Order: sequence, then structure tokens, then C-alpha cells
Amino acid sequence: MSVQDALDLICRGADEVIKIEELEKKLKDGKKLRIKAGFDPTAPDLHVGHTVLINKMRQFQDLGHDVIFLIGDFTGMIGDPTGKNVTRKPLTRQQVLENAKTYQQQIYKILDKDKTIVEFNSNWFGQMNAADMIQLSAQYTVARMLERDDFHKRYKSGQSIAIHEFMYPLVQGYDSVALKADVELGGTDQKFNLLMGRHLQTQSGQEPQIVITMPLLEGLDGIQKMSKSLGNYIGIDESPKEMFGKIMSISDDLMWRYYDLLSFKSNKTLAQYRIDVDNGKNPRDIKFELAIEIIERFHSRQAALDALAGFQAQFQKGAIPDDIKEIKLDTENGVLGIAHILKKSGLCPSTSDAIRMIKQGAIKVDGQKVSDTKQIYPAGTNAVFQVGKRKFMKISLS
RNA sequence: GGAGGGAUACCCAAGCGGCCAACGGGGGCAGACUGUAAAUCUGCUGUUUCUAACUUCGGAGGUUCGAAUCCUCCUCCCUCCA
Repeated sequence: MSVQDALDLICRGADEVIKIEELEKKLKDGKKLRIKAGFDPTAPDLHVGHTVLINKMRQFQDLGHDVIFLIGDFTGMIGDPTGKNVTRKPLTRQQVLENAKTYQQQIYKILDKDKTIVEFNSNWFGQMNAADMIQLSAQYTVARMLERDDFHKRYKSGQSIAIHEFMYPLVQGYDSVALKADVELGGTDQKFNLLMGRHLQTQSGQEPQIVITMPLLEGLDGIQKMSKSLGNYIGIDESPKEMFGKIMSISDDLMWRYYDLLSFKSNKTLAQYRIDVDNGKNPRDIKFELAIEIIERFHSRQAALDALAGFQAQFQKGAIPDDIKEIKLDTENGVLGIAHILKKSGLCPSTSDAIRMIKQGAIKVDGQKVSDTKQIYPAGTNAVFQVGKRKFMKISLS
């Protein structure tokens, strides 16, 4: 791969690369680069938005560089002040180690285990004494520290800033010195801390690292950032079927964004996809490819293909999926009304809601639309009840 | 410590004695159209034994034929002064 191709790949999807000329020079020198990315040791419950950064690490690995997965166990004791005024609870040693383990299980679905170096920053900070710490804090000034946006805002509006919060960027920056990092990856919100690494490295006579910030991935709605609390996420532990459905539901515009940030397909392939769509190819089929690639990463090739087949059967041909839940319900006096069946089975949250659904034509029993809210079913009935397009349940009455 | 403003359904937000199960917007769900797209249009969005009844407007009491709306106390939030 040419230097230019490598550069294009590295810059793909990145928010900022500081400085790109320095990166180009490093690549031209052909030396193996040390890529650093730091992670909080808090309990990882990852969704694909989190993997944007990890994907970038993987790209570096594929280019033959050394990737360092740095677990900020020492930093975790400080707590990142990022935009939050709530003090984070310190983690115990035990918790840190457990979380680190969970992290590794998840990231090795993306990263090559053999090529990944795992480090803990307590390794060097644990050795430091008070004098060393003060020495470190002498490397930066209060005025410059206050340039960081959230410090600036809090200071201006009279909110408190504890002294130890100033240490966070310094400690993170020093990690780069300790690791002799050539490149550091982080989210856009980490920019200040990443630049601190450059500053401290220069102070210690090292060549400053390249800083690459990655944007936060938009969620399924295409507007808000992907987050668990907003419910617009794709969790990496989700079932292939879930993932498939969620990926297919994103808009065509958002699909390209996801391709840039989540796919390992080459820039050339992506360019070709765009040409194909411009020439009339159905974007749906391109989206299929994306769904398959992502599911394969977190599950398996076979699971991805099965999900595709299931999707096509269910939504393109209108078939009833074969992995639906089966339950038994007791009748009252030998019969049960449709509204009650829907409520008792959990398909609808209340009988009122069930009745609304029936009126709206959302209910099907064995594929037949039910429009009578008083429809009753006798004991011995065994049928597939469906609400809308995606909620199914096989219910037998006794 | 003093002065004032506020708390309404998932969220924002009207209503300020009967026409209120509560305007409007967002979100969500369903239907149409489709590629389970997106956009758009339509409907729904407290519960139940569902053309009717019952329980809701921070909490507890009270006034009234009748209260989300008035009064008292309590809890919580915000703004200004000290």
C-alpha cells in the first residue's frame, strides 16, 4: 500500500488529524509506529458507537503498526472531569481488573489479540512519588489549563474545579511520554488531553505524537449521538437478528457514515458502492453488505447469513419467522377474548392498547387480520398472534 | 436569613372553578406508500367489563353542587438579595 493510500485510510472518518504533515513524514520513514488509545476502567457495556475508535486501532494494526490498549487504572482513581460535576466513585483494584478482562473479551472481536499490547498506567504512576507528581504539574500553567473548554466554562460561571481535576490531562499526557507514543487516538472530547501529550513529549525531548480525534457516531435516528439511554444504539452483544433489523432501519444517508466509521472495506470499494447507487443500484443491497460485515464481526459469518435469510423471508416475503416465542394461556370458561390474549401474552401492555391495535388493523392471527375487538378463541386454539410487523408470539390456549 | 417563581401524562408545554382524560409540539406505536428504508400522509398514545364507567394534573387535607384550576400545611426545584 502506498503512503498516500495509508494516509487516506487513517484519515477516513476522523474528525481531526494533528498534524497531518507529521503523520505523512512518519509514514514515509516506514518505521513501525506506536499507536496509543486509552480507556477508562469503568464497566464496559459497548455499543457499536464505541467501536469507532477501536476500528481505527484495527486499521493501524492492519497497516503493520503496534497498537497499545492502555487501561487507565491509575487515571480511574482521579475521575475524568469531562463536562460532569459529579465526582466519580473510585474503583477498587478488583473491579478494575475485572473490567479490564471484559474489555479485552470485547475488543478482541475487532483487534488482533497477538498484535495488541495491553498496558496499565498504574505501572508507571504507581512508582511515582509526590515530588515526581509536583514535577509533572510544573510542566503546565493554570492559565493554559483553563483554556480547556469545560474548565473555562465552569470557572467563568463560578462552579467549583477541584485541583486534582487539573491532574487528569497531565496524567493522560504523561502516559504518552511513558509509552513513547507516535500516535494517540481519542474522541473529539478528548482533544485537549491528547494535545497535552504532545506538549509533555516535547518537554521531555520526544517527538510529539500525532493526535487523531474520532467523531461520536450518530445513533439509529441519525441525529442524536448513539447512546444506551436514548435507545438509538446497536449493542455489540445483541442478537444477529436485532442487529440486522437495526442496521436496515437506518437512512441511506446515515449508511455512508456508518460505512466510513464501522466498515473495514477499502476506500476504493466504498467509492464503487456510491457509483453503483448513483447508477441505480438499490441502496438496500449495499446496506445488506454492511449488516453482514458488522454481524460477522461480533458473531459469525453463518449467523450473518442466517440473519439475512430470516430478514428476507420475514419482510420481503411476509413470512412468519421460525424462532418465535411460544406460550400457553389458560382460558376463562373455555374461551378467551382477543384483547385478553394480547395483554396476557405481553404482546400489548394493556387491554386498552390491545383494543386500539385491533382498531388500527395491526393484529393478525395466523396471517389473517382481526378487526373485531370482541373476537373470541376457544380452548385448544394454537395460533401465531402478530402485532404490527415485528412482534410475534405462538400462543396455545388451554 | 430575606423576597419571589415553579412542580401538569415518556419529555417539553398550555390550561387558572364546570365545555378537561386535559390545547400544542417532540418522542413512541400502528396504518398507507416502500427497500422493515428515509421523507410524506393518516390514526392512536391513563385504565377497565371500551358507544360507558373508573382513576389521574408534586403530597396531604379543606372550601364548593362541582377543583388541574381557590384556601391551608408539607416535600422538592429555580431566580434575586444578604
